[in-house]
Amino acid sequence: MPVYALVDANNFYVSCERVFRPDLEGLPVGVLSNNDGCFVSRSAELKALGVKMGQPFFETRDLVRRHKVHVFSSNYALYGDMSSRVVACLHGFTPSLEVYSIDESFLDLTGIGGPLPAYAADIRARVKRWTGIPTCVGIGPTKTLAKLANHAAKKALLDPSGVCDLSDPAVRARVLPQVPVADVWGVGRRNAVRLSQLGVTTAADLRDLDPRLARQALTVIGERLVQELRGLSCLSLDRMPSPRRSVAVTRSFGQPVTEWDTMRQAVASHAARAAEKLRAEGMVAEALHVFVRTSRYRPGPACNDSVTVGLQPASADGFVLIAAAANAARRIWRDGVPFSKAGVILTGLRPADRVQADLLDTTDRAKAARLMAAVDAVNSALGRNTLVSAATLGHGWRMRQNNRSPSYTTRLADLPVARA
DNA sequence: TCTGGGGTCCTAGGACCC
DNA sequence: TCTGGGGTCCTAGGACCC
Repeated sequence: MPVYALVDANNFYVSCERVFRPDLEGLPVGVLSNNDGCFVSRSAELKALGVKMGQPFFETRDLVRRHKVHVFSSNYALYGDMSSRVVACLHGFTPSLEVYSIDESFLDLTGIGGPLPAYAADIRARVKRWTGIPTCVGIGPTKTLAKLANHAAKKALLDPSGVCDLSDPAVRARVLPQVPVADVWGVGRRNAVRLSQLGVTTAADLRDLDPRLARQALTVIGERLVQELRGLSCLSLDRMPSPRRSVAVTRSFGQPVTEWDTMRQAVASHAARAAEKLRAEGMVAEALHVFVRTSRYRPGPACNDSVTVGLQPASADGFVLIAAAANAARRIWRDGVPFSKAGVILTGLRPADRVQADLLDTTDRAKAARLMAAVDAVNSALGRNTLVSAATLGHGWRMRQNNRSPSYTTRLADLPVARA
């Protein structure tokens, strides 16, 4: 029987900020989404004050002032770098590891000698010592049970050790009835409502549900969930991430955009960034999707339009994608509408070295590729956006970021200074 | 005034082909 | 009068995840 462990950082973004601000330990701290819109990470102290995941920042201004909450804009360069440090540390514990998200990894611990909880405690201790990041560890014979064990460890359902081992069916029998079905990995809000109509409200109920009924209610995912909760492993460890299928760059605007020129700059900028990501992975895209939309919350007529254009030949050329995105956006642009968000999504991705040549294409593709490589080299050496297409210039749409922390680990100028 | 961003998977339905 | 069946591929939409 396999043994999986899920190592998950505790309120990861907040923990990253605290590594460089140890004075914030024990105080309420939150990290906001792009545009300083919503809370996406909360310290235990902030959760205790009643601030919810995804709650809009503006709703909490009073509370933030009253309780002196420390609020950060998100700093993805920092979180990404801290994440790779955690993963590097975890590699010391198993050769078989799946990086599931920026703050979670599944480890295959099958065949580890000795007691698993002690091993998990070692993992927690070393990650904390080497990176400063606190974690919890859940253990189980399936990924779904390891995930659930992690949930139990975080909520201290059995004990406050930060580790929960659900290998033993007797322990599972004590924990599963305590977990609401909506907290099971893969269930979600909508499915929880459907399941409640079948009388299923806890993880234990779902485990005991007839797999055929689970399939009816939740498709094959539901049937798989039941089996995984029973200890029958259906999901294997994914060590090699499959090649990605899409690249998206979407942003809400700092303020509503009503000028075409501003929208054009935003869409060009998103397209350029998407092309960069594509080139960094050695891929090209066959299709480009652009959308523009008004705010979901603002009263008045809503507008939510999109258009997809094919790219022939498939491309990751910044200038090609900027032109395609701007043309596409022009087709759905409407004068006088207060747009709040726009995005560029690239699909039909394939390796750049396997592009179908186009006999009718007279542009010098090799030359264009050399230009892009030069742009990437300059930006890599001197910082992102050192060299950009003029089409992306203009700041009318840029997002708010009023509380951003320094890039302690990825920018020389922001290196923390130690005084002794 | 102020409400995130980037992904994946599954299914249904239509187009198309033989 | 009476008009097949099976397969693949693609897309849009809906659900989920962090």
